[in-house]
Amino acid sequence: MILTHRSFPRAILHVDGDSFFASCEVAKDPSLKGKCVVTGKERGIASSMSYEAKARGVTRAMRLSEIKKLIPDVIILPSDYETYSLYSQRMYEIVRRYTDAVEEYSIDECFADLTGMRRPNNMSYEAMAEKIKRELDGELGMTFSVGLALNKVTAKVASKWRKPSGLTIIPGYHLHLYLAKTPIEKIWGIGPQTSSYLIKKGVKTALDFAMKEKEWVKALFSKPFQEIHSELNGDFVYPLTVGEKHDYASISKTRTFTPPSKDRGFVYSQLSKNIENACIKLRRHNLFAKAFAFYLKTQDFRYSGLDFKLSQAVSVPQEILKIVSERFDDVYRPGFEYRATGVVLMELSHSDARTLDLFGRSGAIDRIKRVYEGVDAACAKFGKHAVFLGSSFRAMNEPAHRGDRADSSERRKNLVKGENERQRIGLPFLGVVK
DNA sequence: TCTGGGGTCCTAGGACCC
DNA sequence: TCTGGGGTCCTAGGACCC
Repeated sequence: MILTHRSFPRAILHVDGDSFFASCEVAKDPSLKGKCVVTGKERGIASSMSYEAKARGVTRAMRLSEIKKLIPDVIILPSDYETYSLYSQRMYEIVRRYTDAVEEYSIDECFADLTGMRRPNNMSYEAMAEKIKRELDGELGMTFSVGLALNKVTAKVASKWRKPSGLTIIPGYHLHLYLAKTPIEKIWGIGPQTSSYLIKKGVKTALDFAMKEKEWVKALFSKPFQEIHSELNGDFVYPLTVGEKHDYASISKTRTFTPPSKDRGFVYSQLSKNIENACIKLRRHNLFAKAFAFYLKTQDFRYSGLDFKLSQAVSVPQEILKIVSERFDDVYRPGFEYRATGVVLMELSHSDARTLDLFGRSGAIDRIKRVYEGVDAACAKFGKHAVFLGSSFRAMNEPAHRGDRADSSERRKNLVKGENERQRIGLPFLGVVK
């Protein structure tokens, strides 16, 4: 049943940057305005594209080689997360002028709870939404799509309603009109599995779903879908996660290599590199992992892997690599073609607290930790991965995965610099390539 | 959807305990 | 050794998101 009472018992705003990465590139370099801009050069596939590029048929994850055929004068840029993240911060700040209750949902999206802010801001919810959009567009030099509705799920419906640069306000008494025109698979949280099941049950639009009785939903679906059902009926179910970006529950690194490989040594070094990279990220966030999993992905997209608990929380790869080296062959099958490896670090904590054991191992761990402070400093200076483990050598030296020549030669230069730095800080066990 | 990378949350079912 | 009932914790895997 659709509620049709007061228009905004709760006023939830959703802000979505249009083609965010590509738009940041254009904002950074206005000469790109009006051109076909695509980001994702380092991955070989499109991660974001300007509306001009979209109009000419570029879609997400499309191969760059294909895009070049389609649009010879396309501008392809590597992702620059530092810049995107600065724009992202500015987006949050602008929204925060109107309320402290801002959820930094992702790099290009946020939610804000405007409820109760009409008096302090001396304007209606509609006026706030308009003003926020105007300030975002004007101050950041790109467009945003903004939605205002009763809760997160319907605010998402609103911001998606018109893109790019839309501003859509859905008061409670009009909600059913919007839901009637929204296919069920477009609803946030309803993925391909659930939507095809729903369609089989005769539920084609968001309104069809909203109109179903609670009991019907409860009998057929798990909690998340019952919650979506409530939100589509106008209830406020999903609270905003306000403030500090939540800590990670896990950190993972995976890399696909083309062509796939049967070479044990190569596959192992790919995994080693992923483990190193995951640990770099771990340290960047001052985190420690107490468990991890590693896996290999075969050419036919099957996964096999193992997971482990560590006796101590770690932030450096040694302990993990020791276990992986001992157990790698329990997973690796000779003759199989592998296309990717991956690692997931779990049970993360900030606590550096470690129990000193009786065998003085903590001393060794502290030494490794100090060495890595030097490694991280060197990498900050000379570029990511300037210094890396010997076991990752082949992954660094045989970049079988996509990546153009310029990147590799740049990396080589860094390696030489890294070598000098290594000698200066005296790293005992790291393999560094010249 | 001919498949890149990084995340989160939920559930069912087994293990184990009283 | 069997039966019954109930609770908790953990894990694997599914589904979804950007």
